[in-house]
Amino acid sequence: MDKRSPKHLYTMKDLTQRQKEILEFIEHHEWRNGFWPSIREIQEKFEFKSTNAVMGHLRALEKKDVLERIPGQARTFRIHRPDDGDSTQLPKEAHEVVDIPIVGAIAAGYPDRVEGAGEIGRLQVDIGSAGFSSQRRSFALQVRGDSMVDAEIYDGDRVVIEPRDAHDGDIVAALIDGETTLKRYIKKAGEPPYLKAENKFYPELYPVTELCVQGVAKAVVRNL
Amino acid sequence: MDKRSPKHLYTMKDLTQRQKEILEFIEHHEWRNGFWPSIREIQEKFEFKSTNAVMGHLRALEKKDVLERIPGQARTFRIHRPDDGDSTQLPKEAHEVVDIPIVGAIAAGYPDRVEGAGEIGRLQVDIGSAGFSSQRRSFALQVRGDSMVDAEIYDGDRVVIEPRDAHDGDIVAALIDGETTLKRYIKKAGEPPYLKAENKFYPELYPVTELCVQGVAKAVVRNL
DNA sequence: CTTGACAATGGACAAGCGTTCACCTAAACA
DNA sequence: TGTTTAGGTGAACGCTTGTCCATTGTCAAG
Repeated sequence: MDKRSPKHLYTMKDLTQRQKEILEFIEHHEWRNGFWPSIREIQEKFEFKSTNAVMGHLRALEKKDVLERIPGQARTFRIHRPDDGDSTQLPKEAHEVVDIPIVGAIAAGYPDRVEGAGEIGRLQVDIGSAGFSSQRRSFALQVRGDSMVDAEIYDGDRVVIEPRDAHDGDIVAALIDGETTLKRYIKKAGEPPYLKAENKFYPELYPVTELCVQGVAKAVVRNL
Repeated sequence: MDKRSPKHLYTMKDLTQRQKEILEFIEHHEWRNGFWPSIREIQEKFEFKSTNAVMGHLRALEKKDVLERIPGQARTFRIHRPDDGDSTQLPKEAHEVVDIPIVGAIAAGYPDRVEGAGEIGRLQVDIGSAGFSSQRRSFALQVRGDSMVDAEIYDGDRVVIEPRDAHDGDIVAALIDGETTLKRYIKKAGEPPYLKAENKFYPELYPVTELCVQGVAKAVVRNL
């Protein structure tokens, strides 16, 4: 039986440990890849030997109203988040950038992206009507060290990272020795990519194979 | 559906009209529903009578490097948005990020946020890192000139301004000669305050009396 | 002891969905 | 004149994927 207390609008903390893990993986997968996982991908991640194990959890999550799916259709998740802010397995030291409503007076009027395409200042997201946030991708990263001073990025700055594939010349957040640092991503045609520090006193080049590039830096933010 | 806007936000360099429509539908679908469309859903929307019509366009879009997909897998799109390198233009997704108007110059008083008049763009920052206390009234100012290079603020950067009274040592946005510029605010006890440029080649000091201080700079944002 | 949640196995089916082949039209080259 | 590029039809083929069946086991509550 469901023992949700009736005063709770959103109860999502009565999730099982396993269910939380499933939910987090689904969210994380979307966050990283931009699309939702398939049931068999979830199965693989948790090393289930049957897809039905996943199905059970999905059914439970749907019954507990934290998930929604389109029956019969592939990779069509929808997550209802009252936002718990619990432990997400983001990269360490990363402030998650999430669930911040749009400020300003432009909240009204739902922009149809197709039509308003050229008009800047009208393209606003209406989280209210969507009811969920489809992409929580970007996050901010605190810069440590001075390996990027030649790119005018200093110790203590914050960099907005967007997880995606890096191109040549991008500044990327990479995981080196358990710590995320910024480097410039160099990829010449026909050559293996490598990472380079933007500091003349740091001539090191880091081979990319053993690294985990977590995303591309989009902007620097420094408090004054 | 008309297209009065001269330039799209995409790099629709050589995209066909039809290809633009397809791309926009895909983006729009993701934006509305939270997941990507299937090929047959695209087909339906455009009333194609063969899925192969969609396939052709997808192949074209992939070849033109605005799209990416995982072969054989359902609803696994990835859109390469050209918001990498430059731009005062912003990505169309404003998900989960604070949205602050960018103003080039402020004639007098504070920028009129309501209508977006005078806006030359919008800035998206993660709120956690910037710590804007009263984001509702904050605005971003495009930096012109190099009068603040010694404070690591460069031409083209954006500065988030919070309207409030300045204290000694604050960097402020001040109205000089009809244009808003950044200066450091100096106020010693018993002396009248004045403004100072952070550039050793700009030794000027501006008396504060005839100026209008519009707010205090709280953060610098520079796109990479 | 029974009941019911929770968790998982194993196998199988059918619909969803991406992909391909053959073939067609029209415009733009050259 | 042929060739290329963009756009489209029609019909399959087969992998992907969601779904359902029966079955096993644990654990806490009634």
